[in-house]
Amino acid sequence: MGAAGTSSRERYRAQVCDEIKQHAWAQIATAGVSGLSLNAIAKHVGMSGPALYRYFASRDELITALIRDAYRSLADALRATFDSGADVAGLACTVREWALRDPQRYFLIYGTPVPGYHAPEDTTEISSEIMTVLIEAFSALSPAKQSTPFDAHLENHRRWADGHAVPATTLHRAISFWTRLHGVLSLELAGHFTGMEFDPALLFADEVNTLLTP
Amino acid sequence: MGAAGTSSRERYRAQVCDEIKQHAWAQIATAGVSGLSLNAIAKHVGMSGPALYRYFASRDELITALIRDAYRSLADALRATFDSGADVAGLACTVREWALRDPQRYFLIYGTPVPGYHAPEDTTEISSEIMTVLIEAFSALSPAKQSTPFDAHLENHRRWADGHAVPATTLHRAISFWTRLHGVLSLELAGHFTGMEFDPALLFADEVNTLLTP
DNA sequence: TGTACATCAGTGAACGCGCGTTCACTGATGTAC
DNA sequence: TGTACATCAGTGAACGCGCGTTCACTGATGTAC
Repeated sequence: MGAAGTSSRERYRAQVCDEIKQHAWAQIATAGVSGLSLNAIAKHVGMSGPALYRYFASRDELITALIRDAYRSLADALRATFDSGADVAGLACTVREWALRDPQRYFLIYGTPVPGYHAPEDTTEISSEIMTVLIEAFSALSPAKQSTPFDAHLENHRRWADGHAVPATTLHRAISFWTRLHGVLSLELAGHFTGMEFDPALLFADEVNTLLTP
Repeated sequence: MGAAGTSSRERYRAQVCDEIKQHAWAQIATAGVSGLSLNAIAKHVGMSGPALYRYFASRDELITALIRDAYRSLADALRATFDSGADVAGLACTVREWALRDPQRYFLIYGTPVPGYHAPEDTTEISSEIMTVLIEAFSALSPAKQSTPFDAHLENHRRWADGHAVPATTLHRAISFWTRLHGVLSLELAGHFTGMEFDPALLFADEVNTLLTP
């Protein structure tokens, strides 16, 4: 069989791998990360528990793969939205839709950190990909009128954004974009607005607007 | 012994109860909620596993008590700060210090929700106590200059704030105060700013400032 | 003050459970000549 | 095309573990007369 390219064994392997992940997500959506059980997944996939070890060396490695996939998914969604000509508001919309589609996936990345667990390096790389899209989107806007103390501070601590030839105020807006959207989304998804009968989507939209015209 | 007032048995009971909770918090700080084990706590407290059932009917009831205590602690801290004459910025400072003192306690309340678990009613009451302090603090400020679409929407959906004779813009600011602080704090505590070398405290302060002079 | 009784904190053994993971093994699929 | 061998997916039994929770019981503490 063809030495170069994907052999049928490789294709099969990738397919089963995906199937495992898919059921893992379903389980996370039902019971959270702590309720994720390899044996239970195996049963749903239709094979015995130990068989999973052909695909993931351990439970932790499965979770790591899920985290990586989640980051990848969000980064790709944002990049695609931006490349199709959307502005900052469009990106915000994408983030919101992505989060609402699968809240537990959102929380797996941005929710409570598991003490002791450290994400692998490549996830921080994907994370900075996300930041890059935001910075590019904000650099298309007219620059902020006035500077804040944090802008001044950021001017001296922007090595992490060396690749971006933008003013500190732009970095600031990208960061605030991120923290504010996260603030509304995570409280909404966690149900902290229940009892207040306003529409979280409108609050979200309003937060985005304040970032567009500061 | 004195029929009215706390008997020595009651005092002892309350003391052991506190000791259990204290070790529970230590365990949560180390391994998160999912790592909380009744047997392990019992061992640390110095008694056998089943003895805990004299104090908490189940693991879930222990966690519920911890959640309630956490809410209570934050609400009391905010109330005390406000009553001692502090303004909105002072309240923000209190929130930040409270969160940094024990990140896992913060996340127990505002972090990833456990699917299926529903907090008891009294925690939502305490939650609205917190909201009340924020609304009172913002009502002391000069009213916002311009109104947003969300303000208009809030005007028609403010039954939850019926007890407060304040304009919708004030409610809006209290809500935004909450979501923005949470956005910065939770991302900071979860370590999502590692790699960017800026000081999260300054970003936090800046977010607070934008709320004071909109 | 002393005795009889009720209350209740804590123990130790035991329950069933599901977990992650290992191991030796079977059987099918692909590879090399 | 056919045969011999290597690769690898998946099985079933077994491991030790710690979990939450129950139960019958002991012994100390408080209460009532």
